[in-house]
Amino acid sequence: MSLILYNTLTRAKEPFTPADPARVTMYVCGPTVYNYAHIGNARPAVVFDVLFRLLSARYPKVIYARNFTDVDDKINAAAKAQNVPIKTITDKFKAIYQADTGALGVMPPTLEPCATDHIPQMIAMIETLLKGGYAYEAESHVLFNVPSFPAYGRLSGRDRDDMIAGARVEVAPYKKDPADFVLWKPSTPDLPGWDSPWGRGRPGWHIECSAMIEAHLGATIDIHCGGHDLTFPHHENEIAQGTCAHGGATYARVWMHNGFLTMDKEKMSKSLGNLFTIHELLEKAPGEALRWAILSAHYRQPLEWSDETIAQAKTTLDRAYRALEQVADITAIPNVAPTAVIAALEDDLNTPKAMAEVAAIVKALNQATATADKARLKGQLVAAGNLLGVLQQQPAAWFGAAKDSSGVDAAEVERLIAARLAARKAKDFKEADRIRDMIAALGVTIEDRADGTKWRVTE
RNA sequence: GGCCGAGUGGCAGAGUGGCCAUGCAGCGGAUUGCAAAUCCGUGUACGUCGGUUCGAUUCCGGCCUCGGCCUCCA
Repeated sequence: MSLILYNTLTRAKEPFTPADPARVTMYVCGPTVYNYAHIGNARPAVVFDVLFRLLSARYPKVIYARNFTDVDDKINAAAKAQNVPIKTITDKFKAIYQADTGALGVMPPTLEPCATDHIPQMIAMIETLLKGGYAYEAESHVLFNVPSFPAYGRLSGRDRDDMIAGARVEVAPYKKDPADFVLWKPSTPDLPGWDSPWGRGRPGWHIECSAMIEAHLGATIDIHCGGHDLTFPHHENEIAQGTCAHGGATYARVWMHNGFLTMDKEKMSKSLGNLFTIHELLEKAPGEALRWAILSAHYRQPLEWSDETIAQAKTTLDRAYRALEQVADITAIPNVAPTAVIAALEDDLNTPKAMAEVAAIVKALNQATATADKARLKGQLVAAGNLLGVLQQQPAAWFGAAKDSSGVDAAEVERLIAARLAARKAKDFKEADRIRDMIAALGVTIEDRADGTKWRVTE
């Protein structure tokens, strides 16, 4: 089977063939680290983590880089407000981002380069662009001259007339062309800056990604990913810089863009304020449930986010873990994920379809009576879960975590369960039911099973 | 204004020219002392108006509505 990916550049699904199957390269635009990331920011991290897993299963070596933008006006503002160096801010939120995405089951990328570690590479790339006549210096700025790159606009599907007609930004007087963008800009003494041939300054946002890609992945990469809102201008500018700096070499062969999380149909965003941070959601729900919720829609579609979305994901995972709990003592036959799950993911990361297949395995597992069937299905379920980054915990750990975070007094519950058991043995069902009502009042649901009474926190 | 995307049952959300998504919720049944869990069954659907077709939710066109980008933005 071949892997099919939707390429924004061609607006079509295409079979994916790496330039070098022995070294597959992918890059995802990571966060600007000045604040807590919201759950919408988590979508590319989670979605392209699935892509990373899928590629890693197919190719011997996948190099996945996801950057940190650690120099930026917003970071400067935050540092100034707290009167600390920017590194204090960026170190803190880098760690938080890594911890938060880790809690969502996101595997660490192969590389997580930081912009500030690549200033010399950025300067070198800018010099190359200047030499080639693609950029110019003006009033201590260096700007990329967009008319020097005729293919500009191809990724986002807009021509120059569109861009000029739609321009909502006042054009700086030193720009030769309204569409020109900053590669390097001057810093004032109170702001972070680096010495350069054009004076003390700092890089523009777009050059960061291009320089880090060049440094770690090469002139041409296989897959470049990011949120839909980065298509223009960020990715368009990256293509312009990268292509011109490399003698016309293709910058990225495939471009993938994820859609947004929405609330009441509107984009979740900082400017609208309609957001939940990953950090606060993790206090209310397991990271795995948040991940399941994020993957429950196709990555290019919008996903309507609410407490209900999370609750449904949690309940669905409960069901899967309950099925696994029933076969906890059975050794899974080591197994590859079922063909149907792989086929769904290989069709442009159709995670909802893959999850429907997972649901089918859960049902089959619940129906199964023969041990051999259970072992086989358990292996399928865990292997499928591994591709999606879910169902890798021990069921006891999954349910145990829910108990731990609920604040329920486990000893008290156990005591009541024992009392109820005694009443049931005495056939005093009225008393048994009374005790169960007491247990229910604690927010606990109990299940009488062949192997004893189990309890869990009521949904 | 330009460019782009979307409208599916109570909710989330796949998909397809003719038959089933799936999960959550609901309803009925089995099971259970009663529950819970599980299994079985079940209802509710494809914005609107036309066109193509033996047949369209699925293809084509108009209309309506919503959203995204055009500025930092996942």
